[in-house]
Amino acid sequence: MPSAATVRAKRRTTPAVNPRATHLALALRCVAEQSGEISRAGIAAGTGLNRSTASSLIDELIGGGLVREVGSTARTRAGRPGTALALRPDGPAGLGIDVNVDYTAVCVVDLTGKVRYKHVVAEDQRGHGTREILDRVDRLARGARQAAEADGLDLVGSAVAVPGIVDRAGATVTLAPNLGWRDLDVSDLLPAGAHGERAALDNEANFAALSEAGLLRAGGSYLYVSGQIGVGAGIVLDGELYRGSHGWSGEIGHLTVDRNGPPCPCGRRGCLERYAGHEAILRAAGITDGAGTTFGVRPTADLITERAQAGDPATLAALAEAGAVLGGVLAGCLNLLDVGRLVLGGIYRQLAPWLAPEVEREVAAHFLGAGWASPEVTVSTYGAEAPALGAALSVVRTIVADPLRWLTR
Amino acid sequence: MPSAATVRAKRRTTPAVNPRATHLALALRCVAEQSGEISRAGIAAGTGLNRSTASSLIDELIGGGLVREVGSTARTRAGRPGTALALRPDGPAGLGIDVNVDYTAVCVVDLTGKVRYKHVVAEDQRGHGTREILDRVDRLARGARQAAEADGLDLVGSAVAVPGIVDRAGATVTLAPNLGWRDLDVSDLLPAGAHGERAALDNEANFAALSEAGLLRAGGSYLYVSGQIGVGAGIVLDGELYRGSHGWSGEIGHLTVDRNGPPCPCGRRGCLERYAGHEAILRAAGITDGAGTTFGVRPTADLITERAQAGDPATLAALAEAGAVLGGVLAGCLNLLDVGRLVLGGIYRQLAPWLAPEVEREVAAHFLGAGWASPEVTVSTYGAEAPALGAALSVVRTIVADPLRWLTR
DNA sequence: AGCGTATGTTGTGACCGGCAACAAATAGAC
DNA sequence: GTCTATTTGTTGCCGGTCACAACATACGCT
Repeated sequence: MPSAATVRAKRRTTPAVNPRATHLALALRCVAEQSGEISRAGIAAGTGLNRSTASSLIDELIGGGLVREVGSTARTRAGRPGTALALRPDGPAGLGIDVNVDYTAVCVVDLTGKVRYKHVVAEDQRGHGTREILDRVDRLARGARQAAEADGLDLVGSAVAVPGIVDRAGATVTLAPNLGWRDLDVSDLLPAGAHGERAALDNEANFAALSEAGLLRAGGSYLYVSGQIGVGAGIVLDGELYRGSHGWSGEIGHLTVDRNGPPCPCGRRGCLERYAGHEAILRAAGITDGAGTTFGVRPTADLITERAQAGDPATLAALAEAGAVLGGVLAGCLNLLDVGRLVLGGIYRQLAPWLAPEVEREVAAHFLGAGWASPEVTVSTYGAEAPALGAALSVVRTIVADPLRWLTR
Repeated sequence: MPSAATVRAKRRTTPAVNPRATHLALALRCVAEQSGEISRAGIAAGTGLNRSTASSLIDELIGGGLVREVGSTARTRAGRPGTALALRPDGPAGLGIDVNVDYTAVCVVDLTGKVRYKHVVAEDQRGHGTREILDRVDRLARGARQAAEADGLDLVGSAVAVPGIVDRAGATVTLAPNLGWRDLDVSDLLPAGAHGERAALDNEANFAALSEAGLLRAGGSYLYVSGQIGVGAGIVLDGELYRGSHGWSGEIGHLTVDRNGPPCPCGRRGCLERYAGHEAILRAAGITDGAGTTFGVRPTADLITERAQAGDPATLAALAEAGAVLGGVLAGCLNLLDVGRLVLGGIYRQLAPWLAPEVEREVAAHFLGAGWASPEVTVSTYGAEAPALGAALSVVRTIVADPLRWLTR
């Protein structure tokens, strides 16, 4: 029997809907869900396809280097034991890069969704030119690529997270105030994949949200709130990122909390950022850096944490107030979207011990479905590396979502 | 060649992914988009399928009674003119029912998306028992069914809109305060389709939103705000209704406008309904019904309109304030969802001359993408019949979305 | 050892879509 | 009026994909 690839090459054009592609994705997804514990027969049962079909699909996935056989399945009942299937930890991997305001992070994730390499460098990007920033990115990316290759991985694509608004196509940065970028077409400037694939581009909060979804679309629906200099959110619906009409969904930093509130640089008044943003918390807690102007994110976030741990009343009050306001706004978001889970990320992650109870209380108080369902407030599993991790994951997810495109180069 | 139906009967089981089903839907969608002006060759061009395949698909759709040939296409260039294809105006149709607080509406929509019958009865349901309300519904549904049958239509399904929260499965009404319904399983109580199909169930605002989307998913993304006794919204993303995790997405009536605002029956303070709801507008305009308690919707909405037309200052001020608050909240919703269009429905439709400018101003002022994109504020094309129409449309849309399920009974 | 059971493979038939060839129907050129 | 170019719709053929059944394989249990 000729290899599947050879056979397909003969096909003149692919039909508008290719069932094989869908079935391959279905089978691969099944393998990913129970990696190492599922057999060909299990795939057949899980997908509803015939055993012979499942077998053929798996053979193709194995031939393409995405799946491998690992021993045999646990034999519980009588009958021939199946050969266990698992995602290949070598093979294609994704590179994620996070160009944040005061640090840059890179991350490599393999096909199984595991982090294989990560590197975070604290560098304040403010005041530096685009060329300089991109050079740093390139340096970090090269380091990651070398490490990945030494580890036997094939980096097949990269994705970049930026603290700003990105157009839906993922080609240009519409606005990243803290990097000084505006309508910048970065599709040619960013490091490409090993085979020349262009880097994907998205907002930091979006990729961070994806880090929580993991490899599969099993994470359900949730709202990921990322506290940074601003306040951003990523919306994940049924494990899939919702990006909106223009790609800037989840921009909640400038939702109005109080029409008569303090003025915001955006030109309006009483924006959420003025209550729950990083600088707002610092100001409310009475923490200044002397000059009283701009702050870096990590050091001062640590400072807040320290003071809170020490029991400083002003800091505790500031966190409580920020949590309450944040919770009130987020409750509205959860109601509108009808999403039952909230994940606190960014600086909110380390501030969660003081922030989360307030958020939880407000959310519960304003949640519509109170009585039938209760919203769940959790803390991000990853820290500063979340955006880079999510970016790297997004690369691998595209392979798992459509393996045929990968198999046919 | 044997008929397609006969051939398919021989097939033992359908594969997990049936390309035929997708292609039939694709072809039918193409017909729907350019009903009466497209030929088989046009379908092929529009879908990317081969002419022979398109022909076979169309033959099956014609055999199934969904499509018919109508004359020939306009002959512009050289070549044989094509036979024009159109959706059948007879054939399957949908029944939509709206059990509103103070009126009941039924509506029949044929396969082309055209309204073939509608009937609105003003009846206040408050204080009436479930049995009584359902009897009314049944009576109206019977009338619609008779009219539809006399018109040569085949009512293949029905959908019911209720002013309240419905579970995601569409089987039970979780809460409809103004009907006095709570956790009511209505799936057996509502009129079924001609072939025993159970009625679909959804929130009034959701179905009203669908009325704006039309038969096809071509309406893009928008937020439909329905002003009733409460304030509800339907979220339509890429022409498809977004229902949320539990089915109660779009419940914006109790979003907090002001944490220190007036108390709301829901137990919280400063909810949107207290500013932009029907009764709030009446109160702010100084319109009372003597007893000062409950109002009906239509008559008092007309009253507001009359006073506004007469230039009553209190009414104009009330509408301006309601519009401003509504616009502020909706701007936040549009930002979160990244949706660029807003449709005003319910009582907001007739109040739009005074409300819309304020809404538009606030939305524009708070819209994030100001500068790159501007939000569009429009008025619902349908009035009180919008929910019933949307409900009926939802039935027909399921056929257009998956014709194979219809063809195989 | 034999039986029942589950797994993986192979061969067959059916369905589906692309392709090419052909008849049909028209516009335009001469 | 006739011929040509062009477009449409149909038909036969072939390749790809999948369901199904039959079979070899490998295990537990008796």
